[in-house]
Amino acid sequence: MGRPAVSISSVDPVLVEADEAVPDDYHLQDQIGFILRKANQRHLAIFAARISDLTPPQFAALAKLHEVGETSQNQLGTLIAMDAATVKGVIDRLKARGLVDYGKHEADKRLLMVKLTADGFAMIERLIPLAAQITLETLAPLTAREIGTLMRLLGKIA
Amino acid sequence: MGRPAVSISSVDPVLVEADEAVPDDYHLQDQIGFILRKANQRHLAIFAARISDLTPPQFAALAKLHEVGETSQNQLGTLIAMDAATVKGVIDRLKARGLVDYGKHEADKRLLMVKLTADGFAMIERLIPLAAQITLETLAPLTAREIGTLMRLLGKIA
DNA sequence: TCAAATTCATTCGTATGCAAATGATATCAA
DNA sequence: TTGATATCATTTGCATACGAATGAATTTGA
Repeated sequence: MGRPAVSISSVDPVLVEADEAVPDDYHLQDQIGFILRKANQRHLAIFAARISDLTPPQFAALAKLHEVGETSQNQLGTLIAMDAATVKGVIDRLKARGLVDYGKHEADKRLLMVKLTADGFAMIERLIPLAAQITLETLAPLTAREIGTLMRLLGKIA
Repeated sequence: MGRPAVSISSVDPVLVEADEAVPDDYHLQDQIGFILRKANQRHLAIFAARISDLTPPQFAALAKLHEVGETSQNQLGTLIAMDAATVKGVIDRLKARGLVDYGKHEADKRLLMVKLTADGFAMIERLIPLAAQITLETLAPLTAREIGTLMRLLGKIA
């Protein structure tokens, strides 16, 4: 809609100049934000197909607790890039399912210390191999060399 | 937690072997899903800093309507990679703000045809240059060559 | 032609995701 | 020591996201 589909060469250069505020070359499909969102969507679909037990954020929380042991809810949020309000919801749902447990820190009563339960530990140990497969499947369209490149470049803008 | 932080060389090889179900080398930070999520987070933060008027999904809807003109709500969802339930919410909020308008298709009464209002048209024409800047800022850590590579590889897994 | 299958939109329920405000606790600094 | 500042967790409000179920309208195929 924005404008008729004409080639630059067929248009008066002065008019092209005057219209530059809305470039012809802005297409949603070519924007990094849109492509990131689509790549993420595909990854989430692969995740859901292989792990129906947990959502990706829930998996991330359990995996990180498995990695670092008991931590404060806030610190956990920092480690998995989740803000305080979001991590609270995730942890509460995991607690409701008996996968994590938490309690106040004795010395610093501001801290809510979170840890895996035995069930949570068993669950994450079972799921980590599946998660590794999810990573592989997500990257399956790429060669080993391309995977390295993509991870390196994505890391730069993350 | 999962296991003590010891170097492989200090561990009985047989024990290492027996423990392979939960590889030492699974780290959330290195998974494509986690990196994609973080890259997306950074992009969204840049977007919010430059465009406070609209959310990214709202912008996407207006930008696509600007590109293709009047379309059905469902078709719009396909074009911007949004499912029917989600796009409905986005369009309803845009309609409430007078940026889009919609009505039943005369021939095919299943279709809800959506289009920009004059206000919506003016708004998106004003914002598209800002969106182009957002794209640039998101990609600022990369060279021109790296940008091309990243877009190509991301496109493969999107 | 007409019953079955499809398509489109809507609604419901659940789960992020984040800004902003609030209260409790801890730390810092004069 | 104590008032200002900072940190942590919680709550609220709004906006995606998406699976699943539902109803209306259209298309298809025997």
